[in-house]
Amino acid sequence: MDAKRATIKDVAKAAGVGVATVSRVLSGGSASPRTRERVLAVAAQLDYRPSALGRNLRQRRTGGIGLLVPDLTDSLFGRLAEGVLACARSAGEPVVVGSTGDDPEQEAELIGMLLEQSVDRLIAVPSGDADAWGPAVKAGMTVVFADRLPSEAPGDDGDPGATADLMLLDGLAPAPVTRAADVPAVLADDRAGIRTAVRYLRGLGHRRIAFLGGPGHDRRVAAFREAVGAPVDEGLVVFATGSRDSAYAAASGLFQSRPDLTAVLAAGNVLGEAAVLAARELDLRVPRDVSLVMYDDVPWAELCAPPLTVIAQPARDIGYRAAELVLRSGSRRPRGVVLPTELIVRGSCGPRR
Amino acid sequence: MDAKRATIKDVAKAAGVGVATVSRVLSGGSASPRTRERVLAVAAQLDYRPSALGRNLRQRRTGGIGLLVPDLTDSLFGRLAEGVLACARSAGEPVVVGSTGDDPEQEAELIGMLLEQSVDRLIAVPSGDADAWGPAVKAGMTVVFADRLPSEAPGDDGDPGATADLMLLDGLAPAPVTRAADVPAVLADDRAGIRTAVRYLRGLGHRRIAFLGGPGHDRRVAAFREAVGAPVDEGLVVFATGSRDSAYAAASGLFQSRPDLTAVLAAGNVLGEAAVLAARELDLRVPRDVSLVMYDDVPWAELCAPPLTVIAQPARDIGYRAAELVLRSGSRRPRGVVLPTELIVRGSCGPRR
DNA sequence: CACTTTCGTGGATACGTTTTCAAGCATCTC
DNA sequence: GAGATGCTTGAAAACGTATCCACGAAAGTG
Repeated sequence: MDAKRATIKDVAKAAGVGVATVSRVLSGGSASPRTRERVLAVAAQLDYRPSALGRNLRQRRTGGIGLLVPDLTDSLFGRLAEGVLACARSAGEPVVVGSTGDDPEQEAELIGMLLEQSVDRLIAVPSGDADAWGPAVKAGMTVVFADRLPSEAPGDDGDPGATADLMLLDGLAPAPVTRAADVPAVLADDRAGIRTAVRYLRGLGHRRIAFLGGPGHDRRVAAFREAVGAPVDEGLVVFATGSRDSAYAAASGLFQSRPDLTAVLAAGNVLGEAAVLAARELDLRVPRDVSLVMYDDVPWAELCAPPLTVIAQPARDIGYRAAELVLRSGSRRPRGVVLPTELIVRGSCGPRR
Repeated sequence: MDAKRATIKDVAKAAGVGVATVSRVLSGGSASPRTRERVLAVAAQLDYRPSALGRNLRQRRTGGIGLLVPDLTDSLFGRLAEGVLACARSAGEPVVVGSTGDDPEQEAELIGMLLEQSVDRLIAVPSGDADAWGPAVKAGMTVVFADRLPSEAPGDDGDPGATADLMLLDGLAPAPVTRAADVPAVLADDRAGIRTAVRYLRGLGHRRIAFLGGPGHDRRVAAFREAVGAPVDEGLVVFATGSRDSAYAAASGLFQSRPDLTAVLAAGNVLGEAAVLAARELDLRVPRDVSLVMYDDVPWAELCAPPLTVIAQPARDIGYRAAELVLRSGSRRPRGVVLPTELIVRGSCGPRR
């Protein structure tokens, strides 16, 4: 069998031209119509496909783009990844995907792997500190964060509010990106979403609203604190570590330690799922005993009993836009993009009992 | 800034040895303890990372593994992908992921892209014909199918029952894999799962059981036909095309055209979701008016009203095993692996009304 | 001590491509 | 018609690595 593929040399020889000419023809360079036609014909006949290996080595970079998400099992990241893949496919670029498990250590390991592969474009839902991304940006990678920003590095004491703030479009950044704080990001408008949800619950009469968060929900909890106002009841703010078990434990613990709460804002879909499960287990009725708003709309929210009131975020668009940003990074370098959220009222919220 | 990374030459020069020695030390070849130590020290100090580009070009293959799934938004494929990524990460291998959208054309395009990248190991949930995979196996790729087998090619008229049959472990295959029908696969035991579900519904008194399928559910519908016995009511077997809209339309159409059915077997989680939605829209009560079994267990099945009775399949394990197969493909070449399914009885099935 | 074997080592080559460079040739300008 | 200009073209270099091969030294054997 023809075990090995045809190389550019084979094409050149068969067409009676030099390899340079073949390369030019296939890369859209200039060539006389006559030779161009012949080269194209020979290439088609030999079923020649240029090897990405040779090309990448020559231009010292892998064309592809890297994608690091915490967990593909989470519908949010599945949709985000689908958006990235859609954009990358239309550009013909391969995507190398890694799943970090929300573990900074694994994240660092995967960054190293991508570096080794010379992947020079990276879309990441960060888990680790801001300085975990130092190696990546220092190596010249074009990095775009999606859905989250990395938490402030322990030692790094720059503008403390910078990463918590919403980022706004602005066309021109003066210096090349060298610090993690400078990398562009595509985010949902968490602050507006959370504020809307809190106001909605307030309007229903709720005063003791709990926040159920997970890893990477820093901006959301900050928005929550801002929305509820100055004296935040810290017992109503709990965090899980990312696994479904941990989410369930956190939700269950919250309901048991604070039977006085009347509403819960779950900061992600697995937390919302856990909250429903825990409430059911403790014989709390939704929405009679406790109201529930979930951040992130998922298909099953409508199937749930009762249907869940949610803050929808355009997860797929986030991925798509991030991919666009990372691909057309040559021209301008926008600081970031913020996509709108939407409160979808279903049946999981009621007036304070 | 140090824009470019250190190469093997830099290490060799700094350590006062030849590049061959550095390569050997880092690849685990033989070297004197003295030089080994020095090379290692210098490499660490220079933060040297061997470039996958150079290595891959030299040995004419990309280390990584390719993964082709229809849709990462579908929880099943998200879990499968997570399994693949887990196994690949432990082996230090990058994974290039593509989403085919269940479209043979896009699938072929993505196969071409992987070929161009010289990815020589591929895990695929196939959408297209068996002969769509000819180019891949002919190019020497190690291919493993997961969750499904490709449908029989129109022209290819080999043993017709071969792909529909369950595949059994067998240690040694005589010839190298050259035909798509010969590539190993990791599957759930669809036949047993479907049979169990049908028997369960039969035991509840149901006689008119409908099958709601989607793309790639050939083996499941075959198992369904086998389980219900000879005279299959074809009006009770409907197919959707993969999108959520199409699934909903199929489910709704089924309920409306055949009000006499008493039970539905949905062949995938998005079909199950659509069935619940359509039933609710038509004021059919589950399980009073219609019983429902869904193939594939998902976290929200428990949250649904009523909780869904499902056939669970180990999606994550399927991915993990497939990755194992594709990585340790050097030694034996098993024809395939079949993983068990489990009927989980919740609340969506009742006696025939 | 002469010989063979083993081991550690470094130079050179090849992998497939893109890109630079200079040369060849035809056309245009004065 | 001589020089300048433009276009097309192929040889060669480079990218970073793994591996073949030869060479020298050390160790083992008679």
